[in-house]
Amino acid sequence: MTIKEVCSKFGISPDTLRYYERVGVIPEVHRTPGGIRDYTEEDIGWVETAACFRSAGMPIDLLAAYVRLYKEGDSTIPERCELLREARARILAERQKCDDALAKMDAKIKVYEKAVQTGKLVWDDDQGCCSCGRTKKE
Amino acid sequence: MTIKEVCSKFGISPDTLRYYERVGVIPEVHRTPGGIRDYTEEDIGWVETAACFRSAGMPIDLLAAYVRLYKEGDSTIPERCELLREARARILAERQKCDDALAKMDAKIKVYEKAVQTGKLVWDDDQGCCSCGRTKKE
DNA sequence: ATACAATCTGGAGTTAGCTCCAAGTCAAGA
DNA sequence: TCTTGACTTGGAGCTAACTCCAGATTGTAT
Repeated sequence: MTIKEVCSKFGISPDTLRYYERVGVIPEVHRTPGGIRDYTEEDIGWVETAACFRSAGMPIDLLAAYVRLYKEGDSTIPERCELLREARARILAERQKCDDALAKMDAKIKVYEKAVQTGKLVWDDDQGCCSCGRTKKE
Repeated sequence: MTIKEVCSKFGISPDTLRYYERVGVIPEVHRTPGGIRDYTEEDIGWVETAACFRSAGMPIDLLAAYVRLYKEGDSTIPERCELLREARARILAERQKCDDALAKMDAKIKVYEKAVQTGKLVWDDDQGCCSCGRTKKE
């Protein structure tokens, strides 16, 4: 598979894909005799994983660390397992932040939806006041 | 409340707080006669909201746009409402990416936990192969 | 064989979001 | 009053993650 095809498959630019390879977020990609990248199923698997984790906010160097360990062989399995667990905790924390923001957002939107009708914002005691997020109770 | 107190309350650096004010992520903060920032309850509410949304990945300029509209008064309520809805969609998408990554991650960790026992990675057909994320079925 | 598009490399440039710094001002304790 | 430490500003510097570019090479259609 050409770089262009992989790009459109995952919505990544060619430059980004080459960058990922250069910094070790994915291992070296298979090449044609002429030196053009020709992604195998396995290469694509790495790209898919990298794209998925990156879009969840996993930093480049963490992904690269995993690939480095992978290349060292089976002796690094426990280390990789630990790394994955840490990565999981990170993403879980990310999601929690999203949930917190969504809760705040939903409360705000509720008030705004009423305000769009009346022309004036009315914050009840539980939700906060003004356009800021302050809760009156604290 | 001094800038230091606000910082420790939200785990933000003073530089970041001043930066937020400068770029309009929060409105101008109340000052002492000497010119020192003295955060009111309302200022703190803005900081809280900004911190919450920022940590969920909301870009600076979107938050600043909201504050700009807020300062223009009640006539911008519908616009602000729309902006909030877009912001909500963004964060929802963020969370979806986290969920996708978590699913992939959990599958990987499962395989690795077995591997830590046996010393060898064994990927079953449903999960993918190697250390990449490729699913054998596609 | 030739044109033309796609890809290659190494390196420079860009963007967002802070983070640091110097030089000056303000405020509380001895 | 003096010292010490927190706070101020404007502006420069930094990091992560791309993104762009020039000039060379490869692959493909006529």
